[in-house]
Amino acid sequence: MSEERSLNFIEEIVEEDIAAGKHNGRVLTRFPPEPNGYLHIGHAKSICLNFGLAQKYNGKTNLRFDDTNPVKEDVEYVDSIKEDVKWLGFNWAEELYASDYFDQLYDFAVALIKADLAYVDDSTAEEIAHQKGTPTEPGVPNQYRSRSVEENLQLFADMKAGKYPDGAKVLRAKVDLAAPNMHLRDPLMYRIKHAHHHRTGDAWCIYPMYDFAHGQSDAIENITHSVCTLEFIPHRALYDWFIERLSIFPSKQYEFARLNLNYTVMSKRKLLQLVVEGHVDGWDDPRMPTISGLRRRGYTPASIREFCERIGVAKRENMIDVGLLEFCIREDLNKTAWRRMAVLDPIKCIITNYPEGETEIFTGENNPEAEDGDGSREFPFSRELWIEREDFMEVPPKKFFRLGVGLMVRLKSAYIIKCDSFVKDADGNVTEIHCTYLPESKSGNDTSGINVKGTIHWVSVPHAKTAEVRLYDRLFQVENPQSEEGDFKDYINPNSLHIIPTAYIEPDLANATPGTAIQFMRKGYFTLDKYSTTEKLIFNRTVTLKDGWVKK
RNA sequence: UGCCUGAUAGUAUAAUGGUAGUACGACGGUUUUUGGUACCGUUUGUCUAGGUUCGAAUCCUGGUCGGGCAACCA
Repeated sequence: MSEERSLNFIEEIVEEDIAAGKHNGRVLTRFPPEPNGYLHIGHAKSICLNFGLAQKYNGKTNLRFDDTNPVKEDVEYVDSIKEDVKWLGFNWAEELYASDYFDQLYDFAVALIKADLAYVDDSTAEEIAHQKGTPTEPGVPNQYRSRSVEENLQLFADMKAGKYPDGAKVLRAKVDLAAPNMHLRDPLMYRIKHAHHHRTGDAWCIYPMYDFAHGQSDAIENITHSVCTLEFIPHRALYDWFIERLSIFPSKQYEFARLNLNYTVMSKRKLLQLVVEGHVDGWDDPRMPTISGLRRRGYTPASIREFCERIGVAKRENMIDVGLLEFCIREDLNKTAWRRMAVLDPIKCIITNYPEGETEIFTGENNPEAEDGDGSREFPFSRELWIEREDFMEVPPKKFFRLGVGLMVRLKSAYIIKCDSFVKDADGNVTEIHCTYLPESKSGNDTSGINVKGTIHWVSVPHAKTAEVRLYDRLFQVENPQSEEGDFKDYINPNSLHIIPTAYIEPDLANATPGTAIQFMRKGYFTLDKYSTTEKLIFNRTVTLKDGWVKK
């Protein structure tokens, strides 16, 4: 293997650290989601990066829930996150929670108070915001900033003891109210929230802020490389400040650009809105960019990992074309998915010279990409067939390699047929196509000497089974919904879901199993939906096949 | 009018002072019982103005443009 993929900038940092003997070459990363929503493809990028780094450098990765804000978090989310990370194919070294460290974090805060580096502030949120100044004007200290250590110690203990209502007081770090970096203007460390926490219950009524929990959690776990997204760059100075003042393990933070995918939204807040307001079926709606949505849509873990590998890791803002994701799933499924025939928009095709009541059994390989075809299955042929409506044209254009009066095509794995005529109803819709078949053109021992350009799929009318088929399209009509005028929901694609109540499928498809990808020949890759039953089969279209045929 | 960031084909991503390359896309071709796949080919790029240097995408200076920062969110 001459795999000479160049390193991304974080891998370079890690290699430099290892070469320099930092942490004795030990690499420990972490994936730190807040359990306030479902994971999406953007998280997949972070997961692949963090776990990938550890795998590559013989390290480990912790799964740590950043659960410091009880009012937004829930075990439902914890469970889904664990499921999604596992499904993607990664194993964490330890399952940890920021809430595991509440006692220690409290002690850290007390230590800072004793060092006169933190104080209790009675101001309201508005007052504090005002006193922080603006990016161009420095902040100003208030009377609480000069409270004595003893008073702060007592007040903080009282906060913890529940003596004050929500919002009455906060604990702030005494950093620099004039710092150009707004995050250093005496940031909040603790706030009072008399709220039930999904893990610690009612043990606490004060909760640490992100800035006083994340870096400390990293340090407690001895994380060597704390990788996060660009918007945390301004927090890094604070991250280092706390670690230095506390003299704890010197974890280092590195930032990369988050993934942006076009024609969708990626913020948990917006995704939550889509779910709550019923624009989609739930977090796992196949149109959602969530891991669970992609899974239900038919995406494989390998395809998502490959996608994350291909998009790369850098610091510049990016907007990835969803076409790349589609390429990755097609590439994966092409090698593995079994081929079957299904007619989604049926029109009846009658083989007028084929005996009525007769049936022949034909065989088709499961996958032409596999050496031995990956085995085969049988399907019946008869006088009346369902074919795709779009495979016939009353007035075919020049290079239309399908049916039209006088044109010939091969029926996949069966005979060559020639179109002789068609029938229309009163409204002018074509209802039937009449063809004749060439008996000597039988698939496998064709002696007709005729070569046809087109091959179409078909299903025998009397033998066909039925299924509901759900065709999905992009959820939004514009590339970047959140950058458009007005509400992002104004740009939802009204045709993102097209349901075909009754599609005709070849008999073998009744044996399809959940979680298995199938290629409906010439139509795309499909998978059984989670609500599919043996009585009512439901197929989701994962992705179409690439279509090289453009009309005109 | 502050601070922090970033800028390479349409989209991403390499080149770490020495031939601007790769992938996806697009376009064209060969093969094909999927207008799929596979294979081959073509196309398009260093934000800008200076400077340093034998040599600059890379280093320096100024400008332009994008993103972030003033939540008791993470």
